[in-house]
Amino acid sequence: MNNKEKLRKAGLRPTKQRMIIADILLDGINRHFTAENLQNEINSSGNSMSIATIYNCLKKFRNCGLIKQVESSKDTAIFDTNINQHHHFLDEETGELIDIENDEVNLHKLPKIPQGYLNNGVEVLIKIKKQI
Amino acid sequence: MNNKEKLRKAGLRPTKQRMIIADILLDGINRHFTAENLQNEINSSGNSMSIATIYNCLKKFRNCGLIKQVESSKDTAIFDTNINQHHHFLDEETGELIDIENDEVNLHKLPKIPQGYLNNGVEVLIKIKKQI
DNA sequence: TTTTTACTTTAAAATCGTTCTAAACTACTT
DNA sequence: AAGTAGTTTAGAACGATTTTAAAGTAAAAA
Ligand SMILES: [Mn+2]
Ligand SMILES: [Mn+2]
Ligand SMILES: [Zn+2]
Ligand SMILES: [Zn+2]
Repeated sequence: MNNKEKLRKAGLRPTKQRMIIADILLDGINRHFTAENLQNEINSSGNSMSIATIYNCLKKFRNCGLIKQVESSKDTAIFDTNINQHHHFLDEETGELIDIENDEVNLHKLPKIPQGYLNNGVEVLIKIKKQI
Repeated sequence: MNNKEKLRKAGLRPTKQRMIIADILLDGINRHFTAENLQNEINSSGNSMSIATIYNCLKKFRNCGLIKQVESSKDTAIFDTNINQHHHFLDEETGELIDIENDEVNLHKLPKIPQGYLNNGVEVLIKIKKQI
């Protein structure tokens, strides 16, 4: 399926701007990035785009499940092209995130989901620190 | 140990403002809160404090290990008085966090920590969604 | 194809959480 | 008591993100 079809299937009009972003993000390579990182990549690709449009698109892409947003206490939002359920190593010093594939973690015992709620995904974060 | 001693032990001068905050936060009740939540509690207790001081104190308390900061993709920082290693349920709709004690989760298989790094804490986040 | 409609992009302004500045204040040391 | 190092504060500044509102574009209707 090409990117135009992916956008259509997600219910998004394949505008010029969304196609530029899709060409960068939906290439099958997993990456973690900020809005500013993406703007730099757009610029490097010979295109340009308003930062408002980049935020609009990232929100649409996220809400459609084309990308995810990482839970992070940094003040800049971090997005993730790996949309499979997976986990992360986090170096809190640098903010660097490294993917952990789902099958590398085995949760043996899980607590009961609170009454009236459904499990909507489990994420394991392993904080790591550079050895001294 | 009283709050004055706790602050001293943490290497912090027990100023009037830090004591007010310690009286609210270090009462043994686990809670998740923002800087603004805390300011409201300070006001409710008949005191008042500059928001700059609240941020200063929260940062000091966090760096001393008296409180933790939760990893969250919300744009407002969330702090946690439960400083034990523990886990959370997160309702992504509302942002509500519910503690999961450490012994309610059993991680059977964990990936190898990257070369040159040390494990600095594991956090499990279970996203939950209201049943429809 | 033309027209109409709803949706999208944009630059610029606004917003909002957080940090900085610099002056006044306070806790601790001598 | 005097000195000094650390703390508080109001207000300004900052930086990420959102809003505004006008111009542009894609899809639908005619
Ligand atoms: Mn965040
Ligand atoms: Mn912010
Ligand atoms: Zn990832
Ligand atoms: Zn907690």
